[in-house]
Amino acid sequence: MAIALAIRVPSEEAKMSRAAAVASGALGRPNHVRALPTMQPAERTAAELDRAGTTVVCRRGQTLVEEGDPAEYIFKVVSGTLRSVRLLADGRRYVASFHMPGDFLGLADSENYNHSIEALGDAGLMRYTRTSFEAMLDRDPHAGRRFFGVMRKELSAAQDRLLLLGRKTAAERLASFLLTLADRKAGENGANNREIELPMNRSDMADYLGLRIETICRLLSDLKQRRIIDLPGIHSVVVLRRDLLESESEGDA
Amino acid sequence: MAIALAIRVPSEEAKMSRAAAVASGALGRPNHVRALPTMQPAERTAAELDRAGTTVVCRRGQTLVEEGDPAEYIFKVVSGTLRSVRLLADGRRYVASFHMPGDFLGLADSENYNHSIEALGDAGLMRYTRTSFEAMLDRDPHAGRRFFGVMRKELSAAQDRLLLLGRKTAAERLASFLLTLADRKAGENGANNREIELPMNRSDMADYLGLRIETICRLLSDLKQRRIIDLPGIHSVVVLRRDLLESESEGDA
DNA sequence: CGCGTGCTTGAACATTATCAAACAGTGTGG
DNA sequence: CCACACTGTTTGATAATGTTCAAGCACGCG
Repeated sequence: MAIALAIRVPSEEAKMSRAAAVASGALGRPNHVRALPTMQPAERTAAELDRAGTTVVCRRGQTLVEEGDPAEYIFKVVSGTLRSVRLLADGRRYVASFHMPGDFLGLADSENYNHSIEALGDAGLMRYTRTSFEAMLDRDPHAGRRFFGVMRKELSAAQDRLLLLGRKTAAERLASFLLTLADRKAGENGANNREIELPMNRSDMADYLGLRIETICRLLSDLKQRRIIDLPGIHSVVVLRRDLLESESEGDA
Repeated sequence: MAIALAIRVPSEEAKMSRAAAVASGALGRPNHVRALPTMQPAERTAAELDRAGTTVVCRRGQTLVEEGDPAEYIFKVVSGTLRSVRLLADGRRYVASFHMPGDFLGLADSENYNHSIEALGDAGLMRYTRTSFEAMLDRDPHAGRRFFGVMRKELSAAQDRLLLLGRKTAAERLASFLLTLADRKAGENGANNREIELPMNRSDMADYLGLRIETICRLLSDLKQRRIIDLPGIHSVVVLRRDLLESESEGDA
């Protein structure tokens, strides 16, 4: 049984953060809401959401919501990357997920937030009250379908990760992680998915993959030495041999 | 890197199963559909589902759906327990979840099923085509809300399990598992949550908790020796000291 | 320049897996 | 009814993966 040696406490920076984020809440309405009639259903849903929400900024290291707080808001990431974290009583930390632009936050929470959400770098978000969000869900029949699909994807991703954490080795976990990041990037901008930006630090990666920092470092060094990846900088990975990385990741049956 | 020594192949029994399950599909409509007007929304949703579905039986060891098959149906467990499993290429197995009466199966799948679903003991289910299910979702505004809630709970449970697999020790995993089973049982029948029935075998527990069979056995023996639980039979656990089991499980922060 | 934080590498250690063997319960056939 | 085989469980001995502890490195910043 592991003994607690170091209970992680939020840094001063992080403590200031929530108040600041809330204070910066009503920066003004987005200015790209156009007339509705010509829009597709999905666009209309998006536009309606925009009108119902306010923009918030969450700066690097700040905490957007705290685990256990009443789940009053639902957020959508506009820019930047955030992480959802949860702590065990003795300080062990676990990173549930990294959130990138387009992701919704808080959909899975009912009464209270299950995770703290913190910004890796400065992040911009849209914020909706749960009530207005649910009102929109009731009003717009397409919205229900859409968010049902969003939940489905999240659930599916969670299941992939359960398999990863439950049955994959450290090397397989890291390889899967790098490939997922590469693919996400490829989805965004055309073809160039060889160079991956890592917005998180080694500690976040470790807590996301259920490993220790040192293991992450060793595995990265090992992949580099075997010329499967290159590490031009601390927050950057270049995939040199995707085929080898894939065989390293030991995919599904 | 683990080397594949034994690729699990479906037993003959399991192979026969799917055809049998499908064949037993249209056993007839349920006979408890009553008049709609006096019902509450939730009841109406349930009644509408009943009319839209057929009953299926899945016998012990049989496979209800196979990973990769087109996700044509959504099921609801009426009786019995089933397991969702996924395999890695080299035969490592991972049990995603145990499904008990009231649970919905296939909600998270879009094109194809992500898991095989197998019956632990004889199971009865309701089966709905995805199209009729989605039609109902569109027709009934309450249904959307309801299944949104179902998905939310599933996602929340998956996240709890990610924490368990990512950051908990073997002993903590088993303790959490036993407590969850005890609580589920307590929810069903009043107060008696001391005696837990284990519908699954040791291998299922191991693959569910990301451990090996031998580890499960050792931990159970250890808990028994420390008088925290008793093991009256192979599929039965009696919780003698819930308090100690809880401290063993190392809850959330 | 020196300090601090986060990263990297090394060595010893611990937990859990693997290999192996014995055991228990159940069903089958003699 | 008992012997036997079969499957699933339990326990033991050994090994390996990943952790822990420890020290050095590198980059950024005052």
